[in-house]
Amino acid sequence: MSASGVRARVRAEMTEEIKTVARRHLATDGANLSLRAVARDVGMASSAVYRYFASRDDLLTALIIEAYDGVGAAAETASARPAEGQADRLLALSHAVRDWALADPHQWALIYGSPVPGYQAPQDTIGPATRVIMAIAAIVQAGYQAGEIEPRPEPTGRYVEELTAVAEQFGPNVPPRLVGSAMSAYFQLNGAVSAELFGQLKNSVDDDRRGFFEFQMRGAAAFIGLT
Amino acid sequence: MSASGVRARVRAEMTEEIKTVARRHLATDGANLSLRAVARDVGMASSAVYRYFASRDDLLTALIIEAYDGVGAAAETASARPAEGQADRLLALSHAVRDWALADPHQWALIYGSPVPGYQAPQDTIGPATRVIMAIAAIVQAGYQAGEIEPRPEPTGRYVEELTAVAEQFGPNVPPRLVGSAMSAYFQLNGAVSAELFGQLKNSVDDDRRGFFEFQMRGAAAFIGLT
DNA sequence: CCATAACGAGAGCACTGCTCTTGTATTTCC
DNA sequence: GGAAATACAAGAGCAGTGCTCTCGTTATGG
Repeated sequence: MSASGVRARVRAEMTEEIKTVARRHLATDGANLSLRAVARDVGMASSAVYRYFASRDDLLTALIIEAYDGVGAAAETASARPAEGQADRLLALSHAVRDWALADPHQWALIYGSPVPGYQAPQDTIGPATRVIMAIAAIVQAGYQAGEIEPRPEPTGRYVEELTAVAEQFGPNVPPRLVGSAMSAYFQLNGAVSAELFGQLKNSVDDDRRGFFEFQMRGAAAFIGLT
Repeated sequence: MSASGVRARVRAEMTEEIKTVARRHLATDGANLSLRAVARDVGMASSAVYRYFASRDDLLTALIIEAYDGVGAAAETASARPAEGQADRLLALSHAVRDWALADPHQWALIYGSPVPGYQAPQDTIGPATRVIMAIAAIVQAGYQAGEIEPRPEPTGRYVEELTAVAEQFGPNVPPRLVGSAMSAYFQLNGAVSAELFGQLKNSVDDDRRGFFEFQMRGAAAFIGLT
């Protein structure tokens, strides 16, 4: 048992070291992660890496999961901090996500870049992937229960029925437009961050990008009805 | 001259065929475009392709330019159609962009996927890349001149000065918040389309995605102040 | 203590982007 | 028209990739 524990511990350490080196490579060389180069840096034969990750894609998936957990944790931490109201909480969460992305753009690109059609996200990723939107949902729900959301006419359409089905998972009588506008806020957040990282603000907003980002996210909060 | 014209014409045809085959490969095999595989399909040695494109990246850049021109043209065409008002024009443009992306997700991924930090867009791409946002700007400006935009308090902050500088390129006394909210609408458009293509709507909105998309873009229009 | 399983290293396969050389058309100049 | 210059296509070759297989070595568990 304790003997077998040695091997298990060594294996865990090796797995972690491979991921660490891979993350470093990703941050410097970009998205084209080379398993052989990682193996060289770790100091082992490339074939030995396959004892830890079945394929290069598996390694990338592991990094993707960690990245999702990274933004998710940043969002949750910011959301947990005391704030004046739910609108401010949403802004704090948004800034935390943006800051996380700016600190490590390659990790952001790993999870929100290249929407490859047909890509089947492994089962392990879908949990961590939902942390940010769930944090947003919690804020909106808190705002709704606190009466901080100004009433609006409910939209109509088939999609509203689908949103209603989602809304029921959060409680009875939750307005579907809140689900829709919360999702919209999440997509807006992703879009604004990606746009900034992609360089779309160049020659337009070069100085106060943080301020412009907040301007955009205030729009998202207003769409939800958060005052 | 006519003799040299033959060679030039053949060259143009070859260039076009390579791009066509490459686009097909991109649509089927995904982003990992193999120059050698393209060469095989065209029926020439891989080294011969380098007479037409200096590198694989150059080929990709050419495809990127064409993709930008593709969405740009779709957006402009939709924007040119008669509409009830500028809000409807913006919705039509948005749907056109979404339809274009749904028809060829890989081309969308090519231009709006993978925000690779430090990637320097070649000079040739920045023109076509701005067609969509310029079409949006034209709609907002038309709405402003037609008095279809309800007045709002101007925001404050350093970024507003930067937006003012941009606004002056469109005419005197154009409110900076219109520039900001127009850009925001563009980023929201990109975010909503990317989210749908990325599969983020799965298990939430599976049926009426078009309706939900319109819901989101109506929010963007409202943020601009388009009634 | 010994069979079993886990592991690391190396060779090898098929593939990639790209360069260089060689031979062949084609254009341009005299 | 013929000769020099140019454009082009093909092939070999280099360095790199992901991945597989084999072969010793080392640790584990009965």
